[in-house]
Amino acid sequence: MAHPAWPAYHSRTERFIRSLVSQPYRFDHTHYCAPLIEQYAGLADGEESGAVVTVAGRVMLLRTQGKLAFGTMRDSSGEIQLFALSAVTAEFDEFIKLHLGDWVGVTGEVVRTKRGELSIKVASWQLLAHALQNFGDKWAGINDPDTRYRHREADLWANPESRVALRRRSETLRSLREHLHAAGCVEVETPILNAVPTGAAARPFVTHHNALDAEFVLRIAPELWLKRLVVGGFERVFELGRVFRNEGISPRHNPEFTGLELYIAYFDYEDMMNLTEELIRQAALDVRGTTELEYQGQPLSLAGPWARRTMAELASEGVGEEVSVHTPREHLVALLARHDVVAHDSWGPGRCLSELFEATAEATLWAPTFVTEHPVEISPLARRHRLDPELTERFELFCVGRELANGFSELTDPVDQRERFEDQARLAAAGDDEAMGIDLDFIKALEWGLPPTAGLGIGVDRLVMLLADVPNIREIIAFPTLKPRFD
RNA sequence: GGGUCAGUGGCGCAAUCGGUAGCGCAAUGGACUUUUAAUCCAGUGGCUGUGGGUUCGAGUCCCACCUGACCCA
Repeated sequence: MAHPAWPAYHSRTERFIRSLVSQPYRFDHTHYCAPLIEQYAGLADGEESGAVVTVAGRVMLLRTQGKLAFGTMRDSSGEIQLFALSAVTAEFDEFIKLHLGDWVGVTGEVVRTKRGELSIKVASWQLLAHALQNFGDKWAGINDPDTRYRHREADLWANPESRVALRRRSETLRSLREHLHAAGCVEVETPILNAVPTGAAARPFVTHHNALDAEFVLRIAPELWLKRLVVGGFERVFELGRVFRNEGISPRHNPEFTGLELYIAYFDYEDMMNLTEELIRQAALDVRGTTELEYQGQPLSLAGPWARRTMAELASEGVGEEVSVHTPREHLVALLARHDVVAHDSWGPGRCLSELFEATAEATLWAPTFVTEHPVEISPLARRHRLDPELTERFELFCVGRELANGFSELTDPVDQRERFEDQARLAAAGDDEAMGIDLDFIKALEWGLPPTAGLGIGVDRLVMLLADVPNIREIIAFPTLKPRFD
């Protein structure tokens, strides 16, 4: 089969073949770059330490100078200079022919050059892999977003910000996990292949199982499974995993993204708001070492305690008059029209109130704010508010104008749950393709008894965006979803 | 889905009003015993995203398509 990239590196083929012949199967290194630089910080200019070490990594820069050569080698920890001399370095003539991007293993003495750069004076070295493709301009890197996202492996070497962003993602996940384990939560895994799309309002990806000859959807949320585990006696469970929603792609949406869902028996939504605050604040401390962040040039404090405002309050401020779920629907529709939102016939006052909030208030919530007391109509899995049955004990966390988390006191009443599902089915029949599917097994689970429980979902990618200070979700996803290309 | 913008050697970028496609890096050959994006010299590398059109002449203007970015739904 024709290989379209072949002509680009045709001239390097001979060297490539030689590199494959000489390539070892394993390699023992004794040190990483960055710790060496710390360890020998006291070594004076021009001084030799007498210590011989072996390191491995990629050659990022190479400066040859007659019978000397200086290279910059990078591994996962950082960079160190390689110092080669024809009198000292084995196969010196081959060493200076290394390409930028080649992997090498190097053994030599730790020295500091006359100009003050800690270096490894290369005695022996071994080519570990030859790079046929280069890693972009050695100063400018790779800027083309298409190339960066399709070939993150090259982007990671070319652009330091990309490495930082993905590390911060890893640190965020670790922080969340450790915090939850420490809180006595059990990490579980529930099915990704689901018969019904439920637990959230979203269109699913559809797939097919051949042997069962059955249609499945990829989960849009693990919520119902997790609550069934609480029914089963796991009082504190969480799942940190991929969720799939068949929606548009934007700087804040990727079709597959990582969700954290957490359920704690005997908690109500107030308890869960407290825990949410703790989890996110601790993540900021673990990833950035502070709660005083900057996001896209604007200060952002996660210190707390965070504001808690009802949706009706915020919508009222947004429209400039008192509104609530008890305001006549026609009036809410008229207010929506003023903000260029056309109300769908199926929207009741609850949905209208929510839309008013979204149109007027949502984008203004920069500092972390819990928006609470959502209408029942838009919260089919949340327990009714103890003071007003038209509302639920629900909260959504907004920060930098975006939704970051969502949680509530869980609906435990199987009869009410069935009716809520039936309302969703009516919406679906009316053409709402985001309405939730009915899960009869979940109803049955509730009939076995769900104790008072609060649940939480965090959009982990959104959280990582905050902590990594990136404007685009693709920056903190190693391989974001792109249109397939086969050329 | 709609609008705006972009696509030029492997990578980063130029190209005035439509008039011979250039530069830097990488890669190739050479010089150089303390460099830091080393420097210097030489040669190589292009159907300007794809396909049509306008024109004596198109990277540049027009149409369609592909891919991406941003804004909107």
